[in-house]
Amino acid sequence: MNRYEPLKIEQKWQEKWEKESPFRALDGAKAPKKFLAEMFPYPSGAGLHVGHVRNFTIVDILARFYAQKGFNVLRPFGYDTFGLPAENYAIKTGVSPQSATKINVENFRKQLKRLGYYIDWDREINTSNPEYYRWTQWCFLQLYKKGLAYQKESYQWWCPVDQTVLANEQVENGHCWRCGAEVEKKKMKQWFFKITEYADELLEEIDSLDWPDKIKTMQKNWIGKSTGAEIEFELAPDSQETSDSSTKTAITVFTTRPDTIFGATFLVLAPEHPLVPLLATENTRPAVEKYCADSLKKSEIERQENKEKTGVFTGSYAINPATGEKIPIWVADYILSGYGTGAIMAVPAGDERDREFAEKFNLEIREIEKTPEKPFGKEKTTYRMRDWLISRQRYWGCPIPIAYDKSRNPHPIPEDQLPVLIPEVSDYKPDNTGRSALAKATDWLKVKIPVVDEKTGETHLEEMTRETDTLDGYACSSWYLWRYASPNCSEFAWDPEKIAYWEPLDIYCGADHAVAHLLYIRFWAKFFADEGKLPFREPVKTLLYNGYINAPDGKKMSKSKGNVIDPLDVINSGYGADTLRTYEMFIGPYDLDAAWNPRSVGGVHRFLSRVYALAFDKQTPENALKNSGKTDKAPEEIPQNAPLRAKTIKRVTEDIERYSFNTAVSALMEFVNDLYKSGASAEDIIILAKLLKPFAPHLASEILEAYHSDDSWPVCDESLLESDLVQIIVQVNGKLRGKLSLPAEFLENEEEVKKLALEDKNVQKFVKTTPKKTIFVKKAKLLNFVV
RNA sequence: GCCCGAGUGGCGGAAUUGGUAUACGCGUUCGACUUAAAAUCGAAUGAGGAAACUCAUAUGGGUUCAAGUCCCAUCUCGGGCACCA
Repeated sequence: MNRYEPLKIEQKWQEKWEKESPFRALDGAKAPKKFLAEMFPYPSGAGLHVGHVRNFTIVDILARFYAQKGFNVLRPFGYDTFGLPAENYAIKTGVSPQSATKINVENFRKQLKRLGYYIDWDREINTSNPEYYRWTQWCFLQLYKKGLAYQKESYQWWCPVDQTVLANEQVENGHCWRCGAEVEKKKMKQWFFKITEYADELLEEIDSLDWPDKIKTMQKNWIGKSTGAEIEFELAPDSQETSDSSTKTAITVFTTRPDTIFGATFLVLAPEHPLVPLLATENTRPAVEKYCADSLKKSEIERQENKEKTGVFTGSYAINPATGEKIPIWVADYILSGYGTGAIMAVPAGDERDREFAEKFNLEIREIEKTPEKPFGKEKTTYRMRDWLISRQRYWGCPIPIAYDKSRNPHPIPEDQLPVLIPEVSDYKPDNTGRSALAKATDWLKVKIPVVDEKTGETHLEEMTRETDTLDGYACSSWYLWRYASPNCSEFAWDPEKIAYWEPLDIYCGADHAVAHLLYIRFWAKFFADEGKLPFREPVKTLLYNGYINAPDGKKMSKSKGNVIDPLDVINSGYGADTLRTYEMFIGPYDLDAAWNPRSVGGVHRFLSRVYALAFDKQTPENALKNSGKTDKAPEEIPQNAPLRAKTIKRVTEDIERYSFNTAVSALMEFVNDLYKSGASAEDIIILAKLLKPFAPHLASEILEAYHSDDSWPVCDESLLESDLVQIIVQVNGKLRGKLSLPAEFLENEEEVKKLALEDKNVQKFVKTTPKKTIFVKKAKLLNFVV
């Protein structure tokens, strides 16, 4: 008895692939190219999880499929290594992020190899490698040169105890998630990328993308374009008790319905609006100031959770330009400072929120009786999308290549001084001024930057202080797909010739980052296309967004619940990588979430064991080859299998092409079941192994080697699909009443089929009189009598 | 609240263009092999019915010779957005 021993087979092939590197992509080869990638992972200390395996296996199947079809395939791999977990680990243990990352990457690589992935290991990318982040810094400088990287004061969450900035999600009920201290909002100068510059193009090109509708809709909502008008409301002359002539005398509001202006009975400003302090009068000032201070303290989440309207009257009035009437100006936190102008004209008769506010505070609600013939104000388009805040007060990130002179003016680090290396420190905690641990590297902070003297035109070196913020990790991942084309290029971020050959990416697969990452790479592609550095404006042709794998009970897997399934455990338990890969494809449609089912894993393993038995146990490869005429001229002994093979080739090929991996596996299972009944020739086994190879590459390689076959993707002989006999379905009133097995030429002869159908005894039971109507569908091989 | 997506056996799911509903797998049952068990192999498996047949794709209508598929309404679940003026 010759049993399937996956671990043995897999070790053999993995060693061979390690030695021979057969998955290298050939730059500029003549064969048509396919460039495929998954969203590169953050290599956590926990190693691969089954969700990674699903994602990577989808890409692997496509890579192998296209390689077997003769394409020049590029399937690289990379690691998104900057990030908080490594930094927090360093703060806790003192182990540097550099060395923790190195260990984690090595572990990931080892695990990936245990899965037998088709990866061009010469193109491995690591974002925390200075040779990589050098070019991330270069990208920043290109954006900076064009004014698309800029500094702006903005409010940030600040924990006074931990002395650090917090993200919105790290603030719980107004308290720091770590120490519980009440957080403050602190105005800080931060770096931004001006993604809003491309808002229109990012929106318009969404429709042309071969991406899931879900993602396209999310991006559209995120960009949130709306068109309307900005209208100026003059302040009523006597409205300000603090009469200051230099004060601005108009408030600009944004509205999508300028036609409703006759119903505007008051104005509302966001608490952060700069005019609020000026509008407050002697009497109202204490209340206004308290309201604004309270609002600032509330988190965005709290402000949105509490839908009960709150607000306060400023004491000032404005003039409605349509009616000439004096209307009161209020402050309320249901107006968002970051959207539009941070001020609205309230039309309680037309807007639900304004009505609610007016009812609560007893303000006038006036029906919109007429609409102005000429629209007020000037046309204006606004977006929900804000500029991308990229400053992070973190150690473990790509340093922003900027230095400040004595007056705190920013200067770019000259490109020939890149990379700005991350300095080594011994303590990774942020310092007490809200700066990252980079600030502790006192020697590193000082840098001499060439400055051109405006008067003399001469260049001199000026001592400056480096920026201590690092870049958002999303910046590092915004261009890595282009680095894959020339991962070791030392002259450019990417080699233009190689970019022209490989890019854009044909298929990108992932399960996350619907708006952030997938919007940022589009933004950078457009920017660098404008710079003449990329020959395309959309970086990803087809996007596959795969579902999650949940625990057997349907809940999310998590360490704390203790329900995590470790893919290496599945492999090592004896199932092997081929079973794991094939199971995760068989689990269901790739784009839906699925629950892990241990019994089903066993079912897939049984299937692969049957494949193995077919090739090695029921007969030896030598005998099979002899019998099917591979080694002598004897005719193939199982003629009915030729159409079966053709059918299977067609199904598996088409299923992979439409990403229906679960049904492709089903088709292979059916083929194997049929071969168990009919017996299998060498030809049958070779075709089976070729079709199986993308899913179970080790086992398939083992079979193909023993059967002296290459792995070229088989072509379906369509003529074999047309059998001599066809089955014709006979319905009466749409219900199945009989089946006729007839020579194929009968499909051309409707009358004859009708005659034969009416001779069927069962059909006769339901057709007592002459049918009113007869419908014959040749394509469906179906006859329907209407009685 | 708004916008998407989905609802098919005991379970995961299939049905690609309106044309044989329930492929494939799991589970269950029976049989073979075995002293026995496991493994393996074979058979059965939507419900009702002895059968003929009838009824079944969330619910109720509709269009059609024919509907899981198209249309209308309702319910349930999942996802996204959520005071965006």
